[in-house]
Amino acid sequence: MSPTAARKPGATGIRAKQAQDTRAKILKAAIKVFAKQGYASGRVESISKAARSHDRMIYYYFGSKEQLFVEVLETIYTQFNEAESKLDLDLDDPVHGLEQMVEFVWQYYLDHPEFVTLLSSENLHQGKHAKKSLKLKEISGYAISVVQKLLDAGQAQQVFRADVKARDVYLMIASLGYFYNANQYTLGAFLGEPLMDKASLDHWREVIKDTVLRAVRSGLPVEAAAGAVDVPGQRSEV
Amino acid sequence: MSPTAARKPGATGIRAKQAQDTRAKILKAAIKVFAKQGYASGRVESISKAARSHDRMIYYYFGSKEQLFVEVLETIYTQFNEAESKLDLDLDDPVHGLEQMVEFVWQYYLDHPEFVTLLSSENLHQGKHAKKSLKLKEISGYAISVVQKLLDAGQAQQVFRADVKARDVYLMIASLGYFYNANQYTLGAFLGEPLMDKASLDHWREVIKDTVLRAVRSGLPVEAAAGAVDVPGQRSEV
Amino acid sequence: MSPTAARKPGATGIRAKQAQDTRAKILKAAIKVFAKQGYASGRVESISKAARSHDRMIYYYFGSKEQLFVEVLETIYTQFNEAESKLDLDLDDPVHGLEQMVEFVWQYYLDHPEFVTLLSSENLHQGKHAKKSLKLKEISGYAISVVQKLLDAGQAQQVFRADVKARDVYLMIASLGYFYNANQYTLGAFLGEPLMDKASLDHWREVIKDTVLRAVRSGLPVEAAAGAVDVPGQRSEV
Amino acid sequence: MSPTAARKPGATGIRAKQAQDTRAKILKAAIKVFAKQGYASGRVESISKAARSHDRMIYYYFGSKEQLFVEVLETIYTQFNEAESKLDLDLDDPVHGLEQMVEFVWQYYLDHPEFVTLLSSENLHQGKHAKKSLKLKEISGYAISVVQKLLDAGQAQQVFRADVKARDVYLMIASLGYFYNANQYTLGAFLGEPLMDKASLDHWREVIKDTVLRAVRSGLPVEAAAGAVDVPGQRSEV
DNA sequence: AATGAATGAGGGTTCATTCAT
DNA sequence: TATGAATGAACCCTCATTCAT
Repeated sequence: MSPTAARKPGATGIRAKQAQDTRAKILKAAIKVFAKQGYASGRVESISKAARSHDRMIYYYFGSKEQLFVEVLETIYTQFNEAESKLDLDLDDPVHGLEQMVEFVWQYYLDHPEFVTLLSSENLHQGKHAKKSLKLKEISGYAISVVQKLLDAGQAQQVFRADVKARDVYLMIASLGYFYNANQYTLGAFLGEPLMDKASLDHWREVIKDTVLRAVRSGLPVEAAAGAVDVPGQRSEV
Repeated sequence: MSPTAARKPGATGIRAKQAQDTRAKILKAAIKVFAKQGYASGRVESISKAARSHDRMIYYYFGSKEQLFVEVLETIYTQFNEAESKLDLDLDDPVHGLEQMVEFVWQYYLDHPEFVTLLSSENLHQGKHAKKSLKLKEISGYAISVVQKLLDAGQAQQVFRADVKARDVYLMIASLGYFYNANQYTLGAFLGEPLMDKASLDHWREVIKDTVLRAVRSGLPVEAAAGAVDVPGQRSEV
Repeated sequence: MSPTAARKPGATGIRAKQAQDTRAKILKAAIKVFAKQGYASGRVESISKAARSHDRMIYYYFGSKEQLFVEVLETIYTQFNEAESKLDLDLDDPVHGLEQMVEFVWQYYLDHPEFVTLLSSENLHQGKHAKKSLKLKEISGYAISVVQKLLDAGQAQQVFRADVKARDVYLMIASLGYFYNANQYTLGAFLGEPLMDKASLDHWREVIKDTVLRAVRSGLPVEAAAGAVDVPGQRSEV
Repeated sequence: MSPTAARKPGATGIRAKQAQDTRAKILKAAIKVFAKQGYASGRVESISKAARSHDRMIYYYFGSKEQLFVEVLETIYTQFNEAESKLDLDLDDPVHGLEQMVEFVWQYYLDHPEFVTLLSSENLHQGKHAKKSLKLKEISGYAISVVQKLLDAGQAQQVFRADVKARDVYLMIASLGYFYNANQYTLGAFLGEPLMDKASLDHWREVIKDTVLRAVRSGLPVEAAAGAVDVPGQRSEV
């Protein structure tokens, strides 16, 4: 049969196995190429070569460059979600749990730069591919519900504020981590300092943790700043 | 001058005036087109048409699509810097001043979506164009020095922590604002809610302000976090 | 048998029956697709899909797209010949018989637009496929012999001219009917009027009948048909 | 400027002259290639090579293969119309005039086989390109009005029937001539005789003339036409 | 008998860019 | 200063066809 529509190989026989491989290899290569070049500059030929296959097979299995990119997005999102779902956060110690959450997201961005780049590319194109994916719509934000649990636990223990939304906390975590990675090139030039060496990365991770926790913690910071009691002896720094 | 080198028109006569116009029109159109399509997908023809000029003129004035993009980056950065330099922050009331700063950055992103998109595009290409620009390297971060002043003032008044770096505060502000705008498409799909209506925007602006201030303010929350904030090679206090 | 040579299934067993079906379904689908798109634009995939089979089967049974088209031509020609051979023309009344002949051909074109299109397509390719068919060469023009019989009968009755060739009469009938159908699209645009509604079709059928009969009839019938007194001296020509 | 839309070169300077040439050369080559291969099988590369130009220039001047084909159709139709408009028919002798008309059309088909083939190709594609041409819609059938004049003159002289429509007469002439040329390949195989040698062509031209005149003549066409029907190598009787 | 997987040779088209006034 | 014409390298994609069960 000739190829026009995307194809998902059946599940029997040796050939089927090979087909699975080919398809998977192409998808993997596509993630790599699109991550490095973006969608527009990512060449079909680069992908097929990286997959040690042929241009033709991309159309055989995915139908078009666009559809391939859609599947790429679905894949990285699914992988991110799966990684999140495996998180085993410390709900007994919500502060610690939230720190874990921050560290997870931050580390995920570091370990999966393609996740960052692909999302940037997709947003550059106004999300036109994401819109075409039904699967993507189904992938609900598991992460937010996790954050919600942490907040609930923390509020129960009176260590967290009652007036913070899980969505906002999650966005904070994502923003602070994403921006640093996604914009490292212009940022590096702008700041005139390296961003991706270990020390810098560690530092920024701590800043995120600190920032998020301060945003979430209950306590009297605002009042204090507003002219309330500020007992020097109690503070560790200064 | 060789026919491939970029040309900057002289400053005398009517024709020179026309030339200025043409050049400026092309640059303006390029900002628009590159902002919408990204560098790779931004067509030379789209730009020349939007500028009501001809492809040829782009090469006449800018030498190449890449050089044109470099000038685009220089332009938007310069404009941002100029806008920043006009900031008149309330140094007497550092809290208020910092809020002003947050609002300025946030509003700038909103008013200049091309700034956001162009930076994303440039980062997608690993900052290859920015690297070619001497001018861009000269544009030092004025913003950071402004933040530094605010921090100094706040610390003098004991309303701000002593252990925060201006650079970090600036990055926070940028991260929290940039991410929301740059990734609005995938974010909207992921969260399943509108992001760009007035209420949502206002809300997020307040979250940023709150988050930044909590991160900077002196007061109680730090105690709790005391053990946590252990940024390598940075802290000396305690 | 080599895997590239066309296969004609044997005649025993259930599988043979299935094979027959598949082969026939493909052939039928091919007629449809080639008729609509022409040979060049007719896609192998379109055919296999229309036949609810697979590309591969086309090669299994027919060897190549070209061979399939050859069989298509053979089929439609055979069908046309068979239809002709079933004609039971009124030899006692040659005028009526000829009218029947015209009506048959005209109606055949109308009922079998694929016959018209496929011949056009084949001629567009300079008859290259027809040349490859032995069968096609065997299919002699049955039609012409029928026309010959009619002419003989008519000449015996002195209603038909003696100096007309059956071949020419047949070509007339075919020309007048074929052109109208085959070129309906450009003709419709050129004439600026509909061609394929019932009234137009009926009209043209009558024109063909009239034209053919006038071309064939001997002297008197025309006057007779006109019902007028024909006084030689009154006529302007001669 | 980059090419997306079709371009018609300006009219000044030497380059403009060359451009005219290039465009014209491409158009001419396209007529040739499409005539021989049909639209679908006509390769863009074949055309550009035949024109001693480059693929690219086809898109520069015509925008697409389809648009090029549209212009091809417009061109051959316009040329046909111009040729018709130069006809100087003998209105004083309508019989002779009609013979001239027949001969003109017949000869035109013979001299311009591309006219025949291109129309066949276009009809094979259901006139989809013709529909896109505004120009084609304007090209009214000049021919029919000429036939009308002949009929009027003939009717005034009482040599032509009063009940024939110019449109029908024109269609007759076209049908009888077109079919013979357009379907020569399958026809040749079917009839088993050569069609395109001089004798055969002359014969068929006379058949057309005879047929058309008999269809149009009033009164005793057969007797009257007796002298006219002089089909070479065929008649001996009467 | 039937089928999923693989293939390679183009096919039309687009793009940034240079030539020649 | 400005512009129409020309260019060639790719780019995405399609097609008929063969391979290997």
